[in-house]
Amino acid sequence: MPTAPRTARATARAELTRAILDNATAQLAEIGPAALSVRAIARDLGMASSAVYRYFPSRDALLTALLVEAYDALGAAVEEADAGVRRGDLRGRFRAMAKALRAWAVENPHQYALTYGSPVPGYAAPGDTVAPAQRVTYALLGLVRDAQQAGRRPHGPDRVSAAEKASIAPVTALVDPPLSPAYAVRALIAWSTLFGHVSLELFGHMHQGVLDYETHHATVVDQLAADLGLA
Amino acid sequence: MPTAPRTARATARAELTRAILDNATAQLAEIGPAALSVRAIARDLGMASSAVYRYFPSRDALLTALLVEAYDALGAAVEEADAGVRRGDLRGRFRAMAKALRAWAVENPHQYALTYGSPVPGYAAPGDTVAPAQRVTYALLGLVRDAQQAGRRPHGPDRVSAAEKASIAPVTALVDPPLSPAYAVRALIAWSTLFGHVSLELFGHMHQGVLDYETHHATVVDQLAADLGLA
DNA sequence: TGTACATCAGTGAACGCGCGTTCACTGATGTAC
DNA sequence: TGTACATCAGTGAACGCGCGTTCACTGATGTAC
Repeated sequence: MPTAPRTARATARAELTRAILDNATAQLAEIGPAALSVRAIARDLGMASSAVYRYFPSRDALLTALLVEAYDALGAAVEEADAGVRRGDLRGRFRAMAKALRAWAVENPHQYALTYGSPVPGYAAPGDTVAPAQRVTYALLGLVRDAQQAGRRPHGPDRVSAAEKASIAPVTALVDPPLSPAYAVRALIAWSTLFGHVSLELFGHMHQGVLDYETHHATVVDQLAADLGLA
Repeated sequence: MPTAPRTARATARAELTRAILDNATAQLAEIGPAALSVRAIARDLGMASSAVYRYFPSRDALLTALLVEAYDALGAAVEEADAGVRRGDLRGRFRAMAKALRAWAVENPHQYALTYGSPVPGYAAPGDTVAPAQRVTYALLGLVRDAQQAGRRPHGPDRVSAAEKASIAPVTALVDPPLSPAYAVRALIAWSTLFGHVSLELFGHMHQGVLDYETHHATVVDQLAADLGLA
């Protein structure tokens, strides 16, 4: 966060910027990102719609700010969960991160949909969103790197094809020391499974198939941990 | 499909209904489901916007029809892939189905987003969509059931908690004979992973992390097959 | 410390646009006798 | 087979609505001297 604003103007600006973002987040939850409206936000805040343009140059810029906030909130939640567990307790860390990921998504379904659901049509996320978006991935890969460092081994794959090694090279190199191909594959599978589970749950596809999402999630997470050799 | 229409009116009606749906699908691909517009479809088709209401009573009804079509198309693609492989070749069937699922999604990204992406705000899918939506799930569970029948065993979980058994009871009972809890858990993990992979890929989260999506998908699918004891 | 000027926040009207849905209507197609 | 009536498809105008963004403006806040 930047240094505290000094002048009255700067204070007011910071406050109104926050108010606009908060109101936009609330609107997101009611009508979705595609219908997010500058005028509705201004109406809610009791100001002229044109005034919002003093804070965000366009609707898309507002959307970008919301996207960054959502990625950062999720990233922070997962990082905090990780930090709350003893470093050597690899399975505990994985469980905590996975649980935090799902909990954040369940509590903020529309922010989850904004970040991990369908892209907003006609909107292209600018580069500013890349770094916040990677926080969760980094946290998960960091754990897998620690497991590898501790001498753990994933349950399969026994062999990774040359083509696949080349294909996932960027991922293996994201942490230091780099992941073995087998560990990278298992990490990517866990990543897909975690987000797949949350998406299928939140978007209604488990309805009447699974009765207790939390219990099932815990079961899945434990199996993923076992597959990653963390147990 | 119903019997061929006899009168000129019925023929024309069937044709225009198709034309509207095709145009709506095309519009979906350009602007997304939230912005799908009755007037734009009518404009494209050279008819008055009010004429569309002779075919679909509302915009939501049109959306529902698109949803059903998408689920059916994906279901048919996966079922066909399954049918193209010898029954006893369990891994081959899994590979074929997973490949067909991803291929359909890559070829029809907006229909995929409509069905497995964020829900359309303000739209509640009616019961008509449930049966088509389950075709893919049934096909996958059928394969797992066949594996269980053939005496295969999944790689873990060794124990499934009583709470989890109760939670996933509906899924185990979807096929006959029912799945063992361990097989049901592995099947659900595979299901989450397959859709998670496709969603993360299509929605841009693998960008610059994985270079060749198809190669990586094949690797993931093979590992899932191994975890399911199909290899 | 006081004044002159520059900067900024917020206003309200306006532009031009698109939307879903309804309604009374015309003319073509289908059907019963 | 021919006629009278019912059904249906499609029209065009209208209702009432909301949107993003621009612009000239007023008045308050900040800053340089």
